[in-house]
Amino acid sequence: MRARLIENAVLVFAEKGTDASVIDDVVEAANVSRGTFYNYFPSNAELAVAVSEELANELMILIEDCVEDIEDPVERIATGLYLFLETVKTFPVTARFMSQSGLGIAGPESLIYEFLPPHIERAVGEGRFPAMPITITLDFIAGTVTAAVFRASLGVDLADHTRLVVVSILQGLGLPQAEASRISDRPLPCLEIPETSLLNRAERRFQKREADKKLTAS
Amino acid sequence: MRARLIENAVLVFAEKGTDASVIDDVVEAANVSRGTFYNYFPSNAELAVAVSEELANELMILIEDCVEDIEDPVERIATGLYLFLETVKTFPVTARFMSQSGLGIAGPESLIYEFLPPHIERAVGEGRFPAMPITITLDFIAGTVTAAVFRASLGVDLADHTRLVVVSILQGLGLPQAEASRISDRPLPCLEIPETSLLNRAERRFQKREADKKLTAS
Amino acid sequence: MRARLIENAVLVFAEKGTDASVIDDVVEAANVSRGTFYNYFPSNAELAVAVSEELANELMILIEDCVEDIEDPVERIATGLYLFLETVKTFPVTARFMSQSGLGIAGPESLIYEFLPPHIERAVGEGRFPAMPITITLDFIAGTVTAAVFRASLGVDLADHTRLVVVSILQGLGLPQAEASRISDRPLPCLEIPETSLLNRAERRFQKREADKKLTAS
Amino acid sequence: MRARLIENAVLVFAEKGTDASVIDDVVEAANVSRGTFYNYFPSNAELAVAVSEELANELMILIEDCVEDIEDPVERIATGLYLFLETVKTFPVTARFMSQSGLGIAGPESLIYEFLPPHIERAVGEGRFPAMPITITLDFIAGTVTAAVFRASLGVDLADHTRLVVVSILQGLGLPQAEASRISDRPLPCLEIPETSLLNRAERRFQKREADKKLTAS
DNA sequence: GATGAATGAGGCTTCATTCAT
DNA sequence: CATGAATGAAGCCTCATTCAT
Repeated sequence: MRARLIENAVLVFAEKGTDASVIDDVVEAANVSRGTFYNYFPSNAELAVAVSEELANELMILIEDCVEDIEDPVERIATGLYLFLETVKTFPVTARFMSQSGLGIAGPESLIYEFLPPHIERAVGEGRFPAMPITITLDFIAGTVTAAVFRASLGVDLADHTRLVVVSILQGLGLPQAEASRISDRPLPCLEIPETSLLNRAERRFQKREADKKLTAS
Repeated sequence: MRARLIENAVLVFAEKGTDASVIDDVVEAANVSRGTFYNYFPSNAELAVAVSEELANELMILIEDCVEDIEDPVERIATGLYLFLETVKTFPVTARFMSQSGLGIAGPESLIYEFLPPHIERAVGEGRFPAMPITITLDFIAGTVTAAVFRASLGVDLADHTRLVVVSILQGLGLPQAEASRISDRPLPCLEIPETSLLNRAERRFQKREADKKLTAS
Repeated sequence: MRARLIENAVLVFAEKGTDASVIDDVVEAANVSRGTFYNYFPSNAELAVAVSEELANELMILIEDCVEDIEDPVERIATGLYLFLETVKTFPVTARFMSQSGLGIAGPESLIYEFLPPHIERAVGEGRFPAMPITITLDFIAGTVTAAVFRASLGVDLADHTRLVVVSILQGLGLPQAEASRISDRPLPCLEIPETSLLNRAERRFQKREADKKLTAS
Repeated sequence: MRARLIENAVLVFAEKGTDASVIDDVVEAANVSRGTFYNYFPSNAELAVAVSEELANELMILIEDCVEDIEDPVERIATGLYLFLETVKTFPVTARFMSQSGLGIAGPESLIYEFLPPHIERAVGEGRFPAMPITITLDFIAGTVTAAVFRASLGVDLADHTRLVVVSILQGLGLPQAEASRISDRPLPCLEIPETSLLNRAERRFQKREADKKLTAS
C-alpha cells in the first residue's frame, strides 16, 4: 500500500510539482481512500521526501552495481553520471519528477552527495583534478545535471546530449579536453532496470493513466 | 503602485517560493487592498513573471553597462558571470528569490539566455571554446549558476566561492585550466547599484519588515 | 453580517450543543458562504463565546434597566433572578442554548458573576444574609439557575416553577422562610424585550426555519 | 476487558469532555485494538453512559452503606451529600469527569434522582421541609452539587467548602439556619473506598499516565 | 474474541477572485 | 482607481466504523 501510494505520487508530483497540494490526486490515482493516505504519510511533505528517497535510492543502487568494478575514479564518475542521465531520460515521469523537485529536494541525502565524494577525492589525490572545496564541486555537478534533466523533461532530445553534458562536467572539474573526450567516447554500459522497480512501475502506471484518459474521452 | 507591489512581492516570493499562495501576503506587505492588486496583475503567476523579469532586466542592464567595453568575449562572459554572482550575494533577498524560482522561471527570457549567446558564439568562432550546441552550453551555465545562487541563499559563504564557480564554468566550456585561472584572477570591477533599483528597494523593505517584527514581538 | 451569523449560531448551538461542529450548519442557516464565516470568526470556539456574550449582555442590560430602582438588595436580587428565569422561559431557543453551554461557558464574564456580587455584599453587610465566601454563593446561584433553565429547556413547565426556584435560592442564601416567601410574592414586573433584540431575532428565525421545514416536507 | 475500557474512558472523558471524539484515545490508553472496542460498546455514547452509571452506582452504593443507619432523614440527606462531595474531591479525575458530563448525563438514572426522594418525602412528611414539587427540589440539589463539583474540578479548594454547600442546600430546602448549621457541624463519617473500585483504578491509572508522560518527555 | 488496515463522511480552513461602492 | 466584504472551490485532516484475517 505504501508502495502503491508512492508509485502514484511520482506521477502527480511529476505533473504538478513537489510543492503542489497533491494528496487528493494521489488518493484518486491510487484508488484508495483519503483516510488510508494518512495511515501512511502524515502530510504532503513527508510523501515528497519518501518518493524522492525511494527513487534516488533505487537508482543509486542500480548505478553502483553497474560501476563498482571500474577502477579509475574519473571513469567511474563519468560512467555514473552518464548512466544517471541516460536512465532518467528513458523514464520521462522520473525526469519530470526530478526537475520539479529542483535542487532543494536533491538535498544532502541525494545520490550525488552520497556516492560521488570518495571518487572525487581519489581523483584529486591522484592529481587528475585540481583541488577544490568539495561543496563547490558537488554544487557544480548537481547544478549541471539538474539543468540537463530539466531540459530532458521538456521532451527535447538533443543529439549527443548526455555525452556532451558529461564532457562539460569533466572539463569543469579540471580534466583536460582531450582526456574528457576520450573518457566519454568509450563504449558505455547500459543499466538493466528491473520490471518491479519504482522507475518502471511509475512509468507503466503513467502509460495506463494516459490510456484510460483517452478511453474516457472517447 | 505597480512598482510597490513588485517590490513587496520579491520578499514574499523569497520567503515562500514562487508557487506559494502569495497574494494575501503581498497586499498586506504593500499595504494596499486585494482589489488594487487585481488592477495590476491578473494573477499570481503574472506577478511572479513580472518580478522575475524586472529583477533580471535590471541586473542585466547594470552588468551590460559595466562589461560593454570588454573586447575579449571570454573575459566578458567571465566578468558578467562574476558580477552576477557577486551582486546576487550582496542582496540576500534576491538570492533567495532566485533559488526559489529555480530553472523554470529563469526560462527563455532570462538574462543568461539573452545576453550570453553572441559572446559565446564569438568565442567559439575564434576557437577559444570548442563548438557545442548553444542550448547545452546555456543549460550548463544556467545550472551551475543556479546551484551557486542556491548555495549562497542558504547563507553559506565559502572562501573564494564566486571565482571558483566562474573557473569551473570557463573550464567546462572548454577553456584550458591555465587560461581559465588567468582570466578570473584579473582584478574585477564592482557594480554600482542605484539606491532606487528594485534590488535595493526590496532589500531595504526586507530590513524594515524584520525590524518591525522585532518591535511587535517585544 | 456578524449579527446575522450570531443570530443563526444561537439556533444551531441550541440544537447541537456548544461543543459541536457548527460552522457548516451556521453558514447554511445564515445563507452565507463558508469564507464569509471566517472573515468574522476565526473558529467555532470564538463564535460560541461571541454568542454567549451577546446574549448575556443583552439580557443583563434589560434586567438591570428594570431593577435599577429597587433599593432593597434582596428584593433586587430576587427580582433579577425572577426576570432572568421568566425571560429565558419565554425564549425556548435561548433556554436551550444556555443549558447546552452549561456552567463552563457561564464563566467569569457571565451575567451572574458581574451583576450580583455588589448586591449580595450589601445584603450581607445589612445582616440579611449570613456571611459566606462569595464564590460559594455565586456557584450556588449559578448551579440552581442552570438546573432550572435546563429543566425549562426540556419543555417541562411546572406550576409556580420560577417563584419556587427563587424562594429556594433566597432561603439557601440564608433568608428566613417567611421573608423569602414574602419577597417572592410581591407583584413582579415583566421585561419588555425589543423586537430587534438578539433574543427575539433568534426566536423568530427559529420559527421561520421550522415553518420552512414543514413546507419542504410537504 | 470491559472494565479496562471503562477505566480508561474515565480519564479521557475527564480530559476532553463527554462529547469529544474519544475512541482513539481510549483504545490507545487501554492498549487494545479499535476492533475490540466495538466488541464491547456500539459507540461513543454508550460508553459515556456506561462510565457514568458505573461511577455513579459505585459511589451510590458506598454512600448508602455508610448512611443506612442514620434515622433522621435530614441528617441522612446531609451526610449523603457531604460524603458525595468530599469523595469526589478526593478523586480529581472523577470530579473532572462529572463536571464534563454536566447535568445532561447525570440524567434520571443519577444517584441523586434515585436515592434522595424517599428521604426528602419523609422530611416533608415530618414537617421539617415545606412541601415543594419533588422535581424542583431535585433540580435544586443537582444544580448546586454540580456547580460545587465543577468548582472543585478547577482545582480550587475553598476553606470549609463542602460544609457550606451542604448548609446552603439544607437552607434552600427550607431548614432554618440554626438547624442547618447544627446538622452539618456534627462529626461526619468518611468513606472507605476499596482499592479495586473504579474510582481508585481510574485515579491510579491517571497517575501512571502522567508519570509516563514525564518519562517520555525527558 | 481480538486485531488493525481501510474506509469515507464530515468538518475545518485557505485563498484566488469578483464586484458593488 | 482603490477598496474590502463576500464568495466558493479546493484542499486538508480526523475519527467513528467496518470487516477480513
